[in-house]
Amino acid sequence: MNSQYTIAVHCLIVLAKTPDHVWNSESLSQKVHAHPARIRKIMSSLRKNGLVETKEGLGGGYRMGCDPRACTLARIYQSISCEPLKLSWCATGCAQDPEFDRIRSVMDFAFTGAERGLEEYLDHWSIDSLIKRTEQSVTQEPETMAAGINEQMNAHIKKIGGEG
Amino acid sequence: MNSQYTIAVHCLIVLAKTPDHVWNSESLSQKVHAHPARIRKIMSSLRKNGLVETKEGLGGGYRMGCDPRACTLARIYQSISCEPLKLSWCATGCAQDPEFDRIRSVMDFAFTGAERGLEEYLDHWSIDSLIKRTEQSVTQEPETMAAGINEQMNAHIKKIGGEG
DNA sequence: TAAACTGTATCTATTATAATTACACTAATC
DNA sequence: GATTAGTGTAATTATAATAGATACAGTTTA
Repeated sequence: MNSQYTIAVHCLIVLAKTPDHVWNSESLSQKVHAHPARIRKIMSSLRKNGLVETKEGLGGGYRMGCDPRACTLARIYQSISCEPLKLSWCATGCAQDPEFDRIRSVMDFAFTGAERGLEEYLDHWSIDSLIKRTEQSVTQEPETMAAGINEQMNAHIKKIGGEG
Repeated sequence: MNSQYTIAVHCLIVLAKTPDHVWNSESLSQKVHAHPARIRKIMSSLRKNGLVETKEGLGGGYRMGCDPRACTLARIYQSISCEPLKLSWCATGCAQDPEFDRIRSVMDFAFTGAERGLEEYLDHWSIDSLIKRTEQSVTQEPETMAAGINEQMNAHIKKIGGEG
């Protein structure tokens, strides 16, 4: 998962924690340890998906654009469109290989399902739940959530017909 | 997902389809469209996890090392250790920022769960099930395509007045 | 002993990523 | 309306990750 994503989540946590404050890219960049222009670019993506509000001009900057409980990691994922599970096919000049294409399409199918499952998982985390967890700052057992996820995955596999 | 992974899966499909044949890195590289040295490196990882058998020396090469039904995408994933969901934290010099570290550890926690879910999902796919699926698409697609071509041909024959 | 392999390290080329710079545009304030 | 402080975005440069290429030691067969 690329750093755009972690930067986006980090910024949203900062914004959600200070609902009344407007942050500019300079101050956010110091919080998040990234370049202001990069912050602006990432925030721009989030704005297009309604996750943050931006204001140009003097005194402008960024503010939370939605309820932190509704701001799920899935929505952020979709805003950034990082596609970590997209398969890489570096092969050059395989246009004349139908067998290659067939394998490729079947694998792409399998990993489309994987990505869908990932998004369902990420839908269970929100900026709000992340903040609450940082405040607890105690590592709990991930088993309950993991178990729920596995059930989802299984349902998903049935749905798309994996190894059916 | 990096191309090491797709190359590994592709090679395993080739090996599983020809259980009695020993492939060397040169012949595999032509099938898979990658450099022989790269094939050897990837196969070496798979060997360490028991997915392929390798034999050095004259007449040596690679052969399937396990039942294709037991060769799941999860095992291949673990062999390659590509870690597509590993969070990237490009921030430099954040050693003195405890708040940053807390956010980081909570997010790492969330994505550890995501990766576990992914592996559970991939455990439902095997080299065997992938091969079966490619064979399905073989028997399906050519029929529909042939039908389409025949229609085109017939239309074309009418147009030029063949068989008149 | 020679030939045909794997295993692995190293170097180079290419690509992806991140930082930097620059500037047009916007909005508030004097 | 001029100035100031901000976003939006493109272009350029620097750096890191990835893939290809080469080389050679070690292994097995004949």
